[in-house]
Amino acid sequence: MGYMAVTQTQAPAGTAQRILDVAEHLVQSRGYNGFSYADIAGELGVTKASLHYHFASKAELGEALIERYSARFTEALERIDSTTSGAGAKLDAYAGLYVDVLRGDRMCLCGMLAAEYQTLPERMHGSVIRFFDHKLTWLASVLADGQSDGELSFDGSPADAAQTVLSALQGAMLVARPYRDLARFQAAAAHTLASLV
Amino acid sequence: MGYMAVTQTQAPAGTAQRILDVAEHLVQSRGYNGFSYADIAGELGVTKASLHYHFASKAELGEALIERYSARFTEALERIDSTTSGAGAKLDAYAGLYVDVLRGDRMCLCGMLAAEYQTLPERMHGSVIRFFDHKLTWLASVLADGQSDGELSFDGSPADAAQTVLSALQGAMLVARPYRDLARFQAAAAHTLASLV
DNA sequence: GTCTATAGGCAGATAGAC
DNA sequence: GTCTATCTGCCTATAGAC
Repeated sequence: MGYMAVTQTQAPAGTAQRILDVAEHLVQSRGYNGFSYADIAGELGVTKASLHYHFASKAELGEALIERYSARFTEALERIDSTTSGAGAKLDAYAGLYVDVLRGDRMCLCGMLAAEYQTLPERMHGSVIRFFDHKLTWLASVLADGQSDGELSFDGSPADAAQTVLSALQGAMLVARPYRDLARFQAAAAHTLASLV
Repeated sequence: MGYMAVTQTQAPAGTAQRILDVAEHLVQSRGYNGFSYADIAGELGVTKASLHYHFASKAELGEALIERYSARFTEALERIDSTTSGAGAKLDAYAGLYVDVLRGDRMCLCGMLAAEYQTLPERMHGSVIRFFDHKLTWLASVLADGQSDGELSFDGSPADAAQTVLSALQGAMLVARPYRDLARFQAAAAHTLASLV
């Protein structure tokens, strides 16, 4: 269950979408520097040249990847806002998004790209930053609401607390993955969120 | 200042050590899949063939890198144990280790390798896991001491809290680096450690 | 221990037929 | 849109002279 829209598409996708699907999975599991057009072509049963028709360069593909992922993530946050009430419940749902990601042996797309940041094509930099900015804005807003209505209590600004939550969840995914241990992620996530109550 | 032994060597190093120095910096900033023997050779003013004399394969170099980094990290933890008293102070000193790393625009070596884990040569896997295990053991011990003498107070086991701290710090480095913003790391680190008091 | 030279493979990318 | 064919460049790694 959960909020699968962050990890999957739903419709009978066109070629460009199927390329993005495979590439997204590859980046999340192997990193941007850890896959090639040949990997995608092999998986899809087409040639590398065909991929270049849809995405002229790997950098262009990388940008499209972040754009689509961010849009899907935005939808997931809107769904949380419209179906969940209470700051604690929203934060739990947010962490649940990453549980789904980790279950597929993946890292958050932008968490992975953050690790490789210094080697990424420059045109991808802004998109990665914007992804994090958006998540931080949403978290800070949830945290501020929770603080003002007394449900949450924490030191420092909501922005600082948002940075703490985002970091903790990204780090929990990073460390849990080599161990292939979802429980590690859940323990760290629960512990972090509990510290805000 | 801080505990520079985690980020630098001190002696007039031999060739193998100088190779490791350059390679370590490259992995921490660009990742294992983001550098080549040519990068090291260029930096050192030697040929790629010469590097293969010291480290026959890139996988062997990778293993040696983790081994040396782990040993240096172990020394840093022993120095903390012998010069610092109190769980809170030890945790602060531990976070300080990573401040030094981040200052050089680097990620923790094994944090970076954790991101790339699925693409690493298999012989490097065990070394990465052992690195994290060792850090988790040390943290759990510090946390247990702090809990039993009343300095710290947290829910769950010391092992779970250790997982939370390790994850939070690795994630804080991961996210702070694209922003090139040390303050982000420090805010998240301070917030996480404060939640244990 | 370091060099020159090179092997063999894979990367991202393009031209042009269909 | 997808193909075949190919280019250029970089990668890890090795052989063998010095």
